[in-house]
Amino acid sequence: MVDDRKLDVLRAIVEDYVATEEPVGSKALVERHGLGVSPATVRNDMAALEDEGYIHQPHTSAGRVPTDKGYRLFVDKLATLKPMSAAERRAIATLLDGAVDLDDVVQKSVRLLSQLTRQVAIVQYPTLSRSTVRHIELVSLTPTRVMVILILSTGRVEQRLVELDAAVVDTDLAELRVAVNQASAGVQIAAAAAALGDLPDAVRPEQVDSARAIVGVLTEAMSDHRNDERVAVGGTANLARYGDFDTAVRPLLEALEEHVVLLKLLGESGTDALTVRIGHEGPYSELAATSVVATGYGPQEFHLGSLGVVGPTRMDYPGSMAAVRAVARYVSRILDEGNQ
Amino acid sequence: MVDDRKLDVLRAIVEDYVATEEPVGSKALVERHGLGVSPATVRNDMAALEDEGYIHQPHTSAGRVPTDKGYRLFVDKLATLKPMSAAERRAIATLLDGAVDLDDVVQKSVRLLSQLTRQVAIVQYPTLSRSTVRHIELVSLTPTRVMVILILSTGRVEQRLVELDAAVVDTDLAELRVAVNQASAGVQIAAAAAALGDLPDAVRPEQVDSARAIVGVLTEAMSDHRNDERVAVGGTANLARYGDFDTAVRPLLEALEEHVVLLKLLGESGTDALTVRIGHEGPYSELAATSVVATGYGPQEFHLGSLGVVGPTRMDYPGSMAAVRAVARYVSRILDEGNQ
DNA sequence: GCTGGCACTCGTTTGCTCGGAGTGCCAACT
DNA sequence: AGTTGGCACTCCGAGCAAACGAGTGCCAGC
Repeated sequence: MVDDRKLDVLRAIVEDYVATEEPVGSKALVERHGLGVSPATVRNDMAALEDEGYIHQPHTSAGRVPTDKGYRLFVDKLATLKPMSAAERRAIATLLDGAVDLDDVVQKSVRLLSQLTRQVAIVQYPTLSRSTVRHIELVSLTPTRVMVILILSTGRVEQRLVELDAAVVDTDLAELRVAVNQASAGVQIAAAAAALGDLPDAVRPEQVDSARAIVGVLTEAMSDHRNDERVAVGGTANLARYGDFDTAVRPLLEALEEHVVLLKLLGESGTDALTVRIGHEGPYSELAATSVVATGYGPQEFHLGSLGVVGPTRMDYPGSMAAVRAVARYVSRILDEGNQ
Repeated sequence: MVDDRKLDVLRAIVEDYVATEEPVGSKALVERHGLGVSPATVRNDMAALEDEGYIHQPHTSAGRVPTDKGYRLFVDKLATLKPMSAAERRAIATLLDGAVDLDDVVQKSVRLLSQLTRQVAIVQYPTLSRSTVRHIELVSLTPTRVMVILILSTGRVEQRLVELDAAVVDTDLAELRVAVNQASAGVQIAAAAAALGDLPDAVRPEQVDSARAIVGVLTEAMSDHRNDERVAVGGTANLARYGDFDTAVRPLLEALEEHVVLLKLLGESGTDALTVRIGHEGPYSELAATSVVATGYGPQEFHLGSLGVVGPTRMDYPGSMAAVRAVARYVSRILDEGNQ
């Protein structure tokens, strides 16, 4: 039985608790929000809410605190995304429009997100695996040394140095350049790696060795998932505002060091929807006191990576959700533009 | 008047305090270190050390704690660098030898340094300004779109996209490629930027416009000191072991967000010497409770950047100094190798 | 079904005592 | 002159009890 007023009470409890960080009692609730009923009535509702597991009493004579289940209901049913102010929108737009390359976009997004939400922000670098090859460049540094440069559609550039057993002349290198580009330009990276694998069989005999070496590092670079695991973190200083150090801050600090953990937190689910994971719902029991608000980004439903914020379960969900969504949209747009 | 035994006492106080985090009294001192004198004698020495400002008493009936001045004396006169264990040396060597590119070297160094010292580690990316141009590549993506790739001696790769007003044919682009490389390959970046500036005057008239555009982004990329300000930070979780949150952890967390501050902490002095900055000696009064152990790195006295660790003034100086120096040496070696 | 009243609970704050670690000083010893 | 044992003194912090008060649950009345 969850009638409207009880939902109002729950919303009020969440909002007050988020604001004050202290268990909220019936009297304060009625005063701060114009509930139009007496404290006693609210107390009855609170007792019911507690029975149903939405709120919890730290000890007998204390106010109530939302449970994870309570936050969940709040997020699902009660929260309306706080619209970004015009100033905030402008800040996002001007900052991100000024980014010069991929690294810059990621760095600026992290900074932005942490400042908007006053929380720890996490931005995953666009995954290699979903992007396409834009261009491959072969640069001969010395006769036996070739620098291989792989330019991807997301703007990511990978370079590798290859030592060849025999010298290769520039015209041969030019031929190879054309060949590798024909095989892979515009193709998704996994397919490109496969196509390149067959390439050494198709070139002139005297080029086979160098082709093999070059294709080797290329496919290696393409299947190198190191970048899939790269994330940028920012706003750690916001942890300082957390109340409880040992249960909240320390485990989170440790998690932030482990990028694999962070990726799991962001949820590589591949979906672009805005997701909220509250406390124990997450995969790590040490992080039972923290929530994650995350979403995927990428042009038009094309998932390139995820970004989000991590904070205490007691956090401003509407604000965080709005900020995460807004930043994700801008990042998607920017990446799309650079890609035309 | 600083005789030998008083120095011994100071050393013992520093070592004990670093180990226990608690003010150390005369009795415990005599017991733990074989000083060969009675507590009363030590007390006299301690009184003298306190008069001279090397140690300090939190309150009348407490033990002594080293002052910044005391740590300074300890570092200058009393500390001998803890030699790295064979296992540690091996760990450094194998980890860094496995690095595939510049980013990787920096990331791994940070991780290494923070693990070795159990402290917050900071590694500055090699500055652009001191490096030389290894190669410039021009890739035509569409007839009016050229990707400019700048490869530096440190392994750093910068890319920029240029929109041209008029289409440029591949042969012209090849000519330009040769021209820009002739002007700048092997040249220090500042000089290269200057040399490139004169280039548009020297090309064929129909190329002037595209040359100007390309040279424009190149010089911009070369004089872009954004990378001079890039630093990697790791081991933040080690902050969790700090005692006092508000005076020690919070300001440091805030400082870690501000890369400019970090660079100042590392000290861009340009010297490659191992420097230790203790508490108030640093430029920020908020960081009076933290010390910095840093050094420059780069092949043979050629300063490319700095790296170091930040921790509480009460830290293991000998260990940190040894680790910082060892990592700096390895990083220098790696960068030198990649440069041949 | 809402409300005011009331007894009750229990964590927090405050004030207090008391033990002990550590000191400074002094007189005696080497 | 430097070192030592002895001793009175200081003061922090642990431990405990009492007072406080915010908040509750329940009940009778509207």
